[in-house]
Amino acid sequence: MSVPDEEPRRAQMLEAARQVIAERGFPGARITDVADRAGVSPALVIYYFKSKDNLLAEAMRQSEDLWYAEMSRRAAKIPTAAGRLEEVVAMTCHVSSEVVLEGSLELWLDLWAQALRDPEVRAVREESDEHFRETIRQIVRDGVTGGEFSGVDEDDFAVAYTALLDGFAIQVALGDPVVGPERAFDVAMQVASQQLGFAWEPRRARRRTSGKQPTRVRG
Amino acid sequence: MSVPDEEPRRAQMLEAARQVIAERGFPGARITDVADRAGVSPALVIYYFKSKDNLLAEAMRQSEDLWYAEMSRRAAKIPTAAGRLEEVVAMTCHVSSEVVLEGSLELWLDLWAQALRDPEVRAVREESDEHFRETIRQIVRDGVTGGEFSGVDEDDFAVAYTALLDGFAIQVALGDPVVGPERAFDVAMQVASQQLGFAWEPRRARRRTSGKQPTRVRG
DNA sequence: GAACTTGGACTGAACGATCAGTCAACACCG
DNA sequence: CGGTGTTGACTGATCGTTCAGTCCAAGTTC
Repeated sequence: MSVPDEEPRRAQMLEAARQVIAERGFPGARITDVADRAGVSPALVIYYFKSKDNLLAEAMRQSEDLWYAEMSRRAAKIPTAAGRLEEVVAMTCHVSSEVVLEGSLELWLDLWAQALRDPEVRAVREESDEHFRETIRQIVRDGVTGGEFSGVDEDDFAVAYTALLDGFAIQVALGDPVVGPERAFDVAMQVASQQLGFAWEPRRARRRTSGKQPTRVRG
Repeated sequence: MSVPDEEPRRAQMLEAARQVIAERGFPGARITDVADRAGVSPALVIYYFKSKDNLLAEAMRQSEDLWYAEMSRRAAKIPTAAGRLEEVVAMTCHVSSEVVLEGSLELWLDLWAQALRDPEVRAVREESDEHFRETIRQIVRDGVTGGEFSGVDEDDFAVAYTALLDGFAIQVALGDPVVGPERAFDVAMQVASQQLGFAWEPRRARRRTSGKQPTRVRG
């Protein structure tokens, strides 16, 4: 799993690779770029990872792991299930940003496209998506148990809601002029509150970056 | 727009390019592949389209146009708004397949990933997505006017529902072991019927290709 | 209507750039 | 000294693009 302290070189290169992929895309990432960013020679990169494909696949895996670790870390701090769900949505819609997550959404687009042909990447994607679904599922279970949520099949909800968030992630990552981060966040939370039966009001404290004003929450 | 009858060579090459992209992915598509498939020399491909990037971008545009043309064609045959919506969902979840649509979902993944860096592709994607949203919006408007649907903001619904369908398209395109075409279709229709307030029952006539049994999972 | 010209469609071969991966050598360290 | 880490220089393959030139159908001229 490449613990930074035990394998500093590997970790350093994986992080470099993550950044390069986010910038130039999976197919556009060159070992030279990774080497430059890590401050080493291209040959050393091959020395540690046998091939470019291997390096990139591992970088993808690590990036996903990082993302979910950050998600867990944040969720653990929040007492209510609704709050945890909101945090997940915020992360996915890039409303709250953090350096660790830089380029995560963009990486997803490459992850999906690459998963179509590369079996190793495909495995990472499947695992990652199931992880995401399970996270949602658990939050819903907790919410139902604690009396916050009601009237929903947790499994169907998890499937539908991850799809919804993936869809919003696309829009946000691509900087869609109609569906910006704020709009995506609001609509996603609106759907969740309605489906799960909890109260939620958009807080206008957040500054919007793009997207239309959400017109009147439905009656 | 490259009408087949007026510009047979261009159209032939664009179709070849579409197939090659679907097979090898956008970055993996080589002009040699396109030339071979079209039965011409690589040089001729460059002769018609100035560059590879240009060819591929136009192929993407044409593919999207084809998809929406097919969608309109089908929708026009269906009298009820609920039926039209169901048809759109069926197309997106690949429940009903047609030769014309072969590889469309896979192409979307490449479209999104490529849109991150290529401005021309980005424009295609934005236009295409707005087109999709407008289609949904119009169906909802019709449904509300005709008394089929009620209690929904058409704009918010369109934004959310296209995101949902995009998300399902990913799962289906990647052959997710948990979320297959049938499951995606059922859940998507369930969400729609609930949000729009119309009756819908899963018909078990459709044959499933993958994915778990949709009703009653995990006891 | 024969001879000649024009221009578009088309090709094979070659060029040149780009990269992933190799290798022999070297430095450092226990 | 031997092994681990590191490098610069090189190689081999891939591919987009260019180019010189062929082919042929449709004018044009006398």
